[in-house]
Amino acid sequence: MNSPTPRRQVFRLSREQRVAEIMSAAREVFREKGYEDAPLSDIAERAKVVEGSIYRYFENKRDLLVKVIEDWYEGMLADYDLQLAGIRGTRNRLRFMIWRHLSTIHEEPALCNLMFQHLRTGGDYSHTAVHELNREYTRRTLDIIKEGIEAGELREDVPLRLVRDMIYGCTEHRTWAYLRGEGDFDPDATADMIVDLVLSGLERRKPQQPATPDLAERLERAVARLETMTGSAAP
Amino acid sequence: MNSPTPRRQVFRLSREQRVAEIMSAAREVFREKGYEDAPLSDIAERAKVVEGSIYRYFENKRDLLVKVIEDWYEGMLADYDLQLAGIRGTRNRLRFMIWRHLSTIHEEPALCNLMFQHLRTGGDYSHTAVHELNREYTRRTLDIIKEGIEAGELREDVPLRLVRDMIYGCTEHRTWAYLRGEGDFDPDATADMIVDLVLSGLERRKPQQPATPDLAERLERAVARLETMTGSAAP
DNA sequence: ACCCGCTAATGAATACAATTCATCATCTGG
DNA sequence: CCAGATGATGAATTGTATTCATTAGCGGGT
Repeated sequence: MNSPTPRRQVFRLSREQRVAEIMSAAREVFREKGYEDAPLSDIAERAKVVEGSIYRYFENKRDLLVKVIEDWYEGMLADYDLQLAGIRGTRNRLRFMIWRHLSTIHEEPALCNLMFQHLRTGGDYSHTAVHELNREYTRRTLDIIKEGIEAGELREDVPLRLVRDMIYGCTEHRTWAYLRGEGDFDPDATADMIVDLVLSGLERRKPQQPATPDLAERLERAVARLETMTGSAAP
Repeated sequence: MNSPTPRRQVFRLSREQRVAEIMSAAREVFREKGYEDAPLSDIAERAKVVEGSIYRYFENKRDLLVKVIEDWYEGMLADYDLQLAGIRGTRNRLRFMIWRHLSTIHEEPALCNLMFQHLRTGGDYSHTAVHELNREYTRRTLDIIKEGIEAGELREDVPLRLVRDMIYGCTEHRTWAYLRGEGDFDPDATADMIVDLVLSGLERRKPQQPATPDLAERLERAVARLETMTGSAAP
C-alpha cells in the first residue's frame, strides 16, 4: 500500500496574481512545446499549482491558450499608433506596417505560430478578442492605402481587402517557409521588397518619359511652327 | 457478467483494397469532422474494420491523414500541365494558376483546411510527399513569371520567391476569411483582381503619354532643316 | 480432401492527457 | 477565537490513441 500523498502547502493568492502566474507559465510552455505537445501538467507544475486548479481560472486548455495569445498580442499592439504617427508618406508608412509584422514574427515565431495555427483556425475565432484586435490592426494598413488614394498617389480602383490579404498573406507565407527552416529572412530587406512589389507590380513600366505632358504640348506646338517656317510638313 | 462479445465475421482483403477502403472512409470522416474531432473509431466503423486494424496499414492517425491528403492532392494535380499547355500569354497563364487554386479551395474547403492547418504546420512537413508536390506545383507559377521576364513583359528585378508567396499567400488569406464565413468569394472575379494587382501594383501609372517617338523624329528633322537654313551646324 | 503454418483481423488491455469533483485548508469578519 | 466562505488540492473519471495476445481464414504440401 502506498502511503497517501502528503497534502502540499496551500498558497492562497489574489485572483489577479494567480491568473498572471498561470498565464506566464502557460506562455512559456506553449512557446517551448506548442499546443498539443504541452501537457497541462507541465503548465501546472511551472505555475506551482495543481492541474485541477487551472480550471478555476480558465474554462479549458484552449481557453487558456486564447487568453495567453490575447494578452501578448494586446501588449504588442499598444504602441503601434505612437510609432506610426511619426512616419510620413504612403510608402514609408506601409513599409513600417509590414516591417513591424515581419519583425514580430522574427522575434516570437512560436507564439505567432500558435496564433496562426490554433487560434485563427478554430471555429470560435470570430468571437475572440484576438480577432477584433487583428481587425483593428489591419484596418490601419487599409487606412494608409486609403490616404494614398486620396493623395492621388495610388490607383483608385484597387480592391482594398485584397490588398490587405496580399500584404499579410505574403508576409505570413514567407513566415511558414522561415519557420520550416527554409533559409532565414531579414525583416528589413523583405519589407523593402514587399512594399516595392505591392506598389509597383510586376509589369515592366514603359520607359519613363522625362517630359511632362505640359512640356510635350509645348514641344508639339513648337515643332509644328518650325515645320511651317521651314515649309516642310511631314509626309 | 457480460457475455463475451461474439467475434464478428472476418473479411480478408488484399492489401490494396483494405488501404483504399480505409483511406476512403478516412477522407469522408476527416472532411466532415476535421482532424481532432474525428475519432479513429468513426473511421474504423465506416471502413468496416476495427480500430486496431488501421494500425496494420498506417503508423498512426497523423500518418493516415497525411496519406489521405497526399492521395487527394496527387490526383488533383495530375491534369494541370495538360490544361496549362493550352493557354498563352503571361497574364492568362498566371490567371489560370490562380483561378485553379481558388477553385480547388472553393470545391474542397475542408480538405484544404486540413492541409493548411495540420500538414503544413507539422514539423515533419518538409519530408512529406505533399511538400514535394507543392513545390512542383508552385514551380510552374515561377516558370510562368520567368517566361514573362524573358519575353520582356515583366521587370527583371522581381524577387521570384516573394512573388510566389504573394500570390499564394493572398489566395490563402482570402480563403481563411471565406472559410470563416466572411462573405463568400467568386474564384473568377477574385482571380481577375489578383492578377491585376500582382501585375500592375498599386501605384497610379503616370498618364501614358500619347507615344512621342514620332514627334521626336519630326523634331530631329525640323532642327536639321533649321540648321541647314541658318547654316549653323552643331559644334 | 485434410492438416499445418502463416498472417490478417480482431477485441480487449494499456497509456495518457483533459476535465470533474468531493474534500480539505486558509482567510475574513464578527 | 470561531464559523462560514472560498481557494486549492489530489484523486477519480472520461475519452482517445495505440499496443498486444489471440483467433480466423487462407493456401501450400501431402
